[in-house]
Amino acid sequence: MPLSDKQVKTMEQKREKILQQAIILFAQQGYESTTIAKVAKASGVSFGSVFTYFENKDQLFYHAVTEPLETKYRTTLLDFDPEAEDILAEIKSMIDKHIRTFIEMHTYLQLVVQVIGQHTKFPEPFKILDDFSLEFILKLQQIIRNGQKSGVLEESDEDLTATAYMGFLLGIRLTFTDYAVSRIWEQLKIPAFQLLYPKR
Amino acid sequence: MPLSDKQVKTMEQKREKILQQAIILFAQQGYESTTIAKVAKASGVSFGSVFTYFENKDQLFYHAVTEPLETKYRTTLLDFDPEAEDILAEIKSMIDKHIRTFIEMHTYLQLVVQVIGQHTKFPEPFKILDDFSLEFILKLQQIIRNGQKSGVLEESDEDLTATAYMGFLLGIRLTFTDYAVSRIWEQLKIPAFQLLYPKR
Amino acid sequence: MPLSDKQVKTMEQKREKILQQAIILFAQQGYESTTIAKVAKASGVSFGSVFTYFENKDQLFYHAVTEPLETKYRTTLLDFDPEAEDILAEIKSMIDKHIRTFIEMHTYLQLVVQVIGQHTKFPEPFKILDDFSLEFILKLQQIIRNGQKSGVLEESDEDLTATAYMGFLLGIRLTFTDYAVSRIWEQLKIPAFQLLYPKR
Amino acid sequence: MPLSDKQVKTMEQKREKILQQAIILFAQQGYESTTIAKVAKASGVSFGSVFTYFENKDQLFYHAVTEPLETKYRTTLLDFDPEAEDILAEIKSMIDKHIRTFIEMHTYLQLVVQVIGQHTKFPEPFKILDDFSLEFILKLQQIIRNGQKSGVLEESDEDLTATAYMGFLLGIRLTFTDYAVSRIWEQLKIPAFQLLYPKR
DNA sequence: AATGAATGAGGCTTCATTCAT
DNA sequence: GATGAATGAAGCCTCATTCAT
Repeated sequence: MPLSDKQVKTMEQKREKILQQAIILFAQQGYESTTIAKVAKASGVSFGSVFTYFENKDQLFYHAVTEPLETKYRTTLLDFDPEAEDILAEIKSMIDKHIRTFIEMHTYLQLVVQVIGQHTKFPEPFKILDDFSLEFILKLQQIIRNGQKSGVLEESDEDLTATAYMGFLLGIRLTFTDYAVSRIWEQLKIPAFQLLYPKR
Repeated sequence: MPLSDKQVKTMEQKREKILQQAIILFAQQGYESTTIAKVAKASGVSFGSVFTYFENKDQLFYHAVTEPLETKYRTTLLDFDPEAEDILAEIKSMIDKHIRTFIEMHTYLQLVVQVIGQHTKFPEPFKILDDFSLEFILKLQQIIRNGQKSGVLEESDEDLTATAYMGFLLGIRLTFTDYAVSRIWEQLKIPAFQLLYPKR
Repeated sequence: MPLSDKQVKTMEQKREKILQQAIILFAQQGYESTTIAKVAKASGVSFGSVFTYFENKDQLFYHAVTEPLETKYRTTLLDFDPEAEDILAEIKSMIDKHIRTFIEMHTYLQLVVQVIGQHTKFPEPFKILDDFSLEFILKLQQIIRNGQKSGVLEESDEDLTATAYMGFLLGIRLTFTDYAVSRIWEQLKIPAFQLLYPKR
Repeated sequence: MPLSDKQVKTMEQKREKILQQAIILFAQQGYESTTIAKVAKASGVSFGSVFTYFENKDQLFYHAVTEPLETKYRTTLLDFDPEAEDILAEIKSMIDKHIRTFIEMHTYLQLVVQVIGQHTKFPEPFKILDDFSLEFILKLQQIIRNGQKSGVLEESDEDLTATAYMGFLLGIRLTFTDYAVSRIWEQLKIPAFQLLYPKR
């Protein structure tokens, strides 16, 4: 007797709730300090139920790191067209989206930074992040190259520039507090654009 | 019976060795995964000796975070003169020093990022870092302002620019691998300079 | 609504399947290492179904230990006639049957040995086994006594001899591997017979 | 500063105490039902101390199975000389020793039987036992062969006879209770001897 | 000061049992 | 009757800290 649709839905919601709380806790308290008991309490499920949805703590962490990227951020961050007609408008729209997204990603980025910083401890999730960053940089290089070709951007080493741009996004989000960033996020577009060497 | 000079020196070296290894381990494996036993083994001292030199694990972490800043990085990072005669040369020299230092700080920065990301878990060391970053930014703002006054830099919000510059330094070091960075660090001066809006 | 014959039969088969797999798992992995989930999987029934047929794990174990004895081995092992006319032929036939049965009982005997060895942990199944062994020994004593009376066996303490014989059957099955035993089981009749002090 | 002799001695005694209690508990309650907490309590040490002396539960079990064999039983059980002058006396003395030892081994044998019965669960300790049993049987074969040569024993397949003899020792100890065995152990020499086909 | 054994609290994980569907 | 999600008790193990030597 298979589970009813209603049951399946409830379970999906439960899994989602657990994952959301796990992301927050892992981000704020780190891998070890986040106990399964805390996750269970925060999600309003019993201790044992966490293991119904995730094989073990390692897997929970893995999904906490990879699922937001796959289901949300990957699409948004790669949502720009290096071949756009109006390349300047595309670049500005891209920057706007990137800044906005990185600001929204705050909690998630703390997770990302842990994985990157201690990548020997977290090889599997690190691989996912590393692969994505490569993909991201490659697409950035394309739009930069096209910006240069069409005379919108000055000449520069596109690899260096793309990496600098990505580093800036990451660094800025780690430097600013939530409060500070909310006041000035609109302005952050300016140095981000500047990093791409806009023609004047 | 007072300790002889030789004894004092040996003890100081022992303490230093423990601290060095603790920094590496805390940076690479995180606070919880770094056990006292691991630190002792890596430093070549006995388990109990760690407690002779550091009250407890918390204190060891605190010193691992604060001492390198106080004894090494603070001086180097603040070693520029906003009132220099040749302000352009001073800025370029500053950037050179900053890039070089941030690259060397790799391991230490992983520690810093942990503290910042999980600052509720580490309030005391966080305060030290936070205070320094404020001081750093304020001094950056001064040199930027003077650069603008003397016509070397274009006009920009100096608070925003200083923070962007610092975020860039941090982000770049988290983005690049050791290998990648060693090949191109010279070039990183270019986008760093660009972030300050140099006049052309 | 009473169950149809077909339904009853299906259920009986299901119960039997569960019990068979439980016997194997309990025998090979022990009581604690045998989980209900493993039994369910091995029997091809759902997890919950195990509890439909057996009240709890304890009961499942109890039935795994007692049912094979009651339904199979008791009859076979006691199937000899101390009052037989040709007592020598009866003894030889008995030994043949015993050896053959003990060899076939391999898996089940591992269960038996667990219960005997840890009888404080398993008092109820132990009682069943203990009662049977008493009954077995008593009947062995009878045939031994009659063998002695009719001059087929030499004089010996029949209690001691019966117990030695039973111990031999058990010990031999624990000592030999399946492979070894299959090659030589025919020969095992010789020392078994010897233990009864045959007249030459 | 190394540990003093006194400390070392205390530690050795502690280890021994833990091992003794572990043997008893493993034998009577089985591997899984024997918890580290029970062992600690029975040995009068703290929970954590068990791990000071044994890496983990598996290792504790391994040593519980192998050490008594190596330090006590191996020597005693192999202490007979197949080349003895008076081979009959040697055989009788051997049987006496074996019966006596197997009776004393009661608790330990329950451990042995667990390992043999569930050898897939305990491959390492099983190997040790298996190797010993091979060695034991080989030496038994020698003395049997010499007994036959010198006309003390009737002809028989020495491999079969040796194995039957060993199986008997094991089985008898599993069949009899402590009480029963204490009353009759002297008599058990008789069927054991009989198993070797003594000449009359 | 140096050493490392002793302690037990706390975390992950397993699993029998319950129960809603 | 059949199914499998939910629950939490219990076990193994780690590790910071203490303390005797």
